[in-house]
Amino acid sequence: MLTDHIARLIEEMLNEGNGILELQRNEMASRLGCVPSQISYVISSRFTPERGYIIESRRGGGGCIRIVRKRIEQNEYLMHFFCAIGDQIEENEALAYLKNLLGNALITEREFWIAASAMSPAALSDLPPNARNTVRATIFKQIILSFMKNS
Amino acid sequence: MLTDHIARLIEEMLNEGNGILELQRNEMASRLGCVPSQISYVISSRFTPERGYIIESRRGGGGCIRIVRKRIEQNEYLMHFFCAIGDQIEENEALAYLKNLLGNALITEREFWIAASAMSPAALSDLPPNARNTVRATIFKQIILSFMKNS
DNA sequence: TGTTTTTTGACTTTCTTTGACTTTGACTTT
DNA sequence: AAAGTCAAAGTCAAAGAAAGTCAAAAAACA
Repeated sequence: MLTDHIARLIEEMLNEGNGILELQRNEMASRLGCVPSQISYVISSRFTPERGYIIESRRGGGGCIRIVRKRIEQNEYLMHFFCAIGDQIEENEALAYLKNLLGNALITEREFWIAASAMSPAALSDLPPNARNTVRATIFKQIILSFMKNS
Repeated sequence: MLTDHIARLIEEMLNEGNGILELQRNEMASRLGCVPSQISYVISSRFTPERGYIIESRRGGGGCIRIVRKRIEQNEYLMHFFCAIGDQIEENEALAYLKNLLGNALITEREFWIAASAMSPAALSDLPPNARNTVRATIFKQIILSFMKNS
């Protein structure tokens, strides 16, 4: 059945995108050789909020449909980061991680800056330089945990 | 999409100019290879008063469009908090401040938790107890600054 | 067979792009 | 000063590009 095929495809794409996916309805429909409203049907029948998906969309030129799979998948991704942080972390590395999260839409720009400022040299200036990377790592882990709890 | 690109560009220019920007519509349009009214469209659809922008313009020779991002009120409020934080702060007090900001819708719930986690005992556990309140105060001030910059 | 799910397509709504035309202001000329 | 010129920005409507809706027909299922 077409519906199942499309649903599977979307699932795969979600996997590749760490639980986040933006697609163009018309483009996808013509790629699969079906009518655009079929895509709408699949999304509205399978990717519902009750099943843990969030749907957003924009009409008009350049419009698209955005599907976000909540919780499990996202937290796995965050856990990956959590584990990647050792006992210490440099500011640059922390920023790179945050940018990754921002790029994957797991955090907002404001959240990015809040986290970045909490780990900035200015925020840790009271500490002796050799302690900063350690404290930064601890703070970062806590922040990531808060992302997970509130995802 | 052109619209988004232009909007992003304007945002950046606003950031560089501390929330104030003067641009020339025709000049910008020809630089981006679009019709001038596209610029008007972006401004009227994205940089509205509801979203906190003030638009002024002047026609005729040497005319221009002036965009001001107003964050004055909120920033004054935040500045009040900033000044209220001394050299040290207890976790409870910090949480109370944050709850106030949350209650006044200056921050989201997620943002509340991010900030709270960055200043939590767990985040500062590497530090000797007598240093925690000092570092917490410094971190908090940086976080409040980030609220101001991104309000 | 009756009910639920899928498939399709016509029509609607929203957002973007473009261009023709209007208004305004500064500067120049009479 | 008054009138004219030109260089901006403003306005508006048409065309285009998506996604949304809904109901009828078809298929699958129980």
